[in-house]
Amino acid sequence: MAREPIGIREVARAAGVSTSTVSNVINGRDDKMRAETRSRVLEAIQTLRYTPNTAAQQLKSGHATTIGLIIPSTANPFWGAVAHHVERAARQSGYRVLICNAERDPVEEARYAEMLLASGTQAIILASSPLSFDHFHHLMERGLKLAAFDQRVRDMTGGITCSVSVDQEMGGMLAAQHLLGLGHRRIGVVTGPIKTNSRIGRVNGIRTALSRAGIDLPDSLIWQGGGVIGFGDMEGSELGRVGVRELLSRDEPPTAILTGNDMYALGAYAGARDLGYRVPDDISIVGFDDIVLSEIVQPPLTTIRQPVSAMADTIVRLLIRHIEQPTGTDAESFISVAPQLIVRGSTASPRTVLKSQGVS
Amino acid sequence: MAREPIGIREVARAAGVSTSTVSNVINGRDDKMRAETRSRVLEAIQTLRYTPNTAAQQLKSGHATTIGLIIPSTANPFWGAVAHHVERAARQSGYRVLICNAERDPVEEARYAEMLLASGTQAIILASSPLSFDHFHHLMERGLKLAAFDQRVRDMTGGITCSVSVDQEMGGMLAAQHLLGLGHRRIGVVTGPIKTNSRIGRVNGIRTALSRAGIDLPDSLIWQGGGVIGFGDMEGSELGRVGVRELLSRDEPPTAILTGNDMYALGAYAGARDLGYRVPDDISIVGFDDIVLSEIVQPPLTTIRQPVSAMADTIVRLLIRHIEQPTGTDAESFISVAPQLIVRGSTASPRTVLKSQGVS
DNA sequence: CTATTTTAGTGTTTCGTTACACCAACTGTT
DNA sequence: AACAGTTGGTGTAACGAAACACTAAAATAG
Repeated sequence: MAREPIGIREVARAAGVSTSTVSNVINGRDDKMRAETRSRVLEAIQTLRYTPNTAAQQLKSGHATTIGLIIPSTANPFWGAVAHHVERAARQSGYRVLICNAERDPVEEARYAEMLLASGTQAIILASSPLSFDHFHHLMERGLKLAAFDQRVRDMTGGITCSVSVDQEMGGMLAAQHLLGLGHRRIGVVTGPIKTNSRIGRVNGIRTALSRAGIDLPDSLIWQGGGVIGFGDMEGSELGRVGVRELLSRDEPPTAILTGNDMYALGAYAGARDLGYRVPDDISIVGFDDIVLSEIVQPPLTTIRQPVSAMADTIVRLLIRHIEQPTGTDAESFISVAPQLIVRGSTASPRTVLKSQGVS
Repeated sequence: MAREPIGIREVARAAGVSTSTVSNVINGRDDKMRAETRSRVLEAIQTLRYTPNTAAQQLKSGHATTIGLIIPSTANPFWGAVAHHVERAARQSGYRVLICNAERDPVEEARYAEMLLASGTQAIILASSPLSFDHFHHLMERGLKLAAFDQRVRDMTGGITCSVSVDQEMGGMLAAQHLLGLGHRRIGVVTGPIKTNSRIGRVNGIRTALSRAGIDLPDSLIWQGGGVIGFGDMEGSELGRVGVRELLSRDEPPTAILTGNDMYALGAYAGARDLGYRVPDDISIVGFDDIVLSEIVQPPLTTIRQPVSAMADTIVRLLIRHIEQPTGTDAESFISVAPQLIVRGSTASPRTVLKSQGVS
């Protein structure tokens, strides 16, 4: 093993310049030296395989070129896709991404954020869309920038610097309208606890669409799985399964079910099958997210697509702008993009016969 | 925003001691001070909400308490689960985990590793099980420790410090034997490129089991999807779909298919359906990994379970031991655990009728 | 031909923490 | 009372990179 570590000093010696010049080369202050000097330094860097010590850079500058990303789950490929795209976008701007999986637990989230701040991260993208950012307040006071993914923030009063989200209400409306158009009148909802802004938005959208059609959404048709706190999507598919079984066992079961995300929807398939219902003949199911699996399963899932790649690009761009020039901050920092209804095979018109008795 | 950053000095002043003492408190050298002094310092830390600056710690000590984890994909929930468990295990020992998604591209892997090393990481867990570690050699020479997940390494000659893996051959054998036991004689394989040790091991196991039963595994029944390089599991399910369609279109199609992982298997379901085959009536399908979805889909997937949680615990434990006391290193650092056959509904005895013509 | 500006660098201090050498005040021993 | 040993600390010099204040030499102006 090569023992003596290569630092800026070794490079300087090899190139016959001072460490300051090497530093200038690294940081692109090309106007401070001749091209010949610069290339000599570059060559030394190359041959010595020098990489700047980020700890030292960070200690000097006071911050790291790092963005934290706190996601609610690693079991749902949707968040895997989000992480992947955020990471790609950030890297193009020279930033690294630290991915943390907090299972939507505020305590975990705060612990991660604390850790990230201590390691020099200036900004965090939070994807859990909690009702309150209280657990981040004292961190924001210490200068941490917070971006909200998956929920719309209205303005900076809460301390959030920017947000990018699909229009959750619109997503809920698209899904509900699709079912209404097919003739469904009794529609159930299977989701995790409606205690995050994203879920509240979606359910509001559903409710709006239904009420416009003169239909009520009784609480008895909304099934919320998972504990009050500390739940993830880890068992999203399991929850979907249980939820659908419960809804379909009601006195007057729904003819269609809107789920909180595609993993719930896949679980919903299983729950429906458990009771002998066929999708979409006996029950229609709509997902949310449009993960890759959605077009693979049988029947292919009708769902609401989130343009993940574009959303990731946008939030990274906004956040980096805020980091690098914390000037103007208002409008255009709180973005809401349109979701898209993807109609596949899991929805159909309701069967009017056999309305209130299981097929099983 | 509170402006003056709280450092060890502020804590020292508040507690009326020197910075050295605060440092001793932080690092648990309790024998260097009275209990009373210690609690005074602790109190100051609490009230000031002090967190040590990791960059400075790292600069001083020369390394970070951080482990890198390079996974092949974020689209396959299996790797999400691995990341989650590795992260949990590492945190219990006071380490952080940096998750990198390199899509099995050696160039990406090397870039990530370089970055990790520059940021002070001493050790990396590599989960892509490549044939060669050449692209890590110069990094290992610089002191980077490398642990292999998902492939068995025989000894330290390659520079790998430890490895934990399911016994891939045994996994392949279990899967093949299960199919043989059901009466299958013409068995196909759908997998990504067999250019990683894990895949080679699995296919070898399959081949061994078949040849013991006097059955040959012709190349024509092995479908390898994805490009030669730079492929991930991102489209694993898509690849599975295409692969099965191709195998089932052969002159003498297989009656059962072994897939590279559960995502391929889910894609295989779709591919079989595309041609009008029913699973398991017309074609049996076996997965690998046992992700949560496997028992949700219809039919529930017969697969080979990897004990992810235990494997993650083990590799983290081994690796941290190597980091903290780089003494003895041999045996017991290269661990292979037994996979488990989980029989569900995607496998059945072959139909002897209609052998070589599609049902569609 | 001198005065001024520009170019192309250099030397030193600093970031926050920790290791290490040091030391003052006690305790116990003879 | 003198001495050694222990306890409970303190002061300071690093770690590697970068900002800042410099300056020697060259270019340009008058």
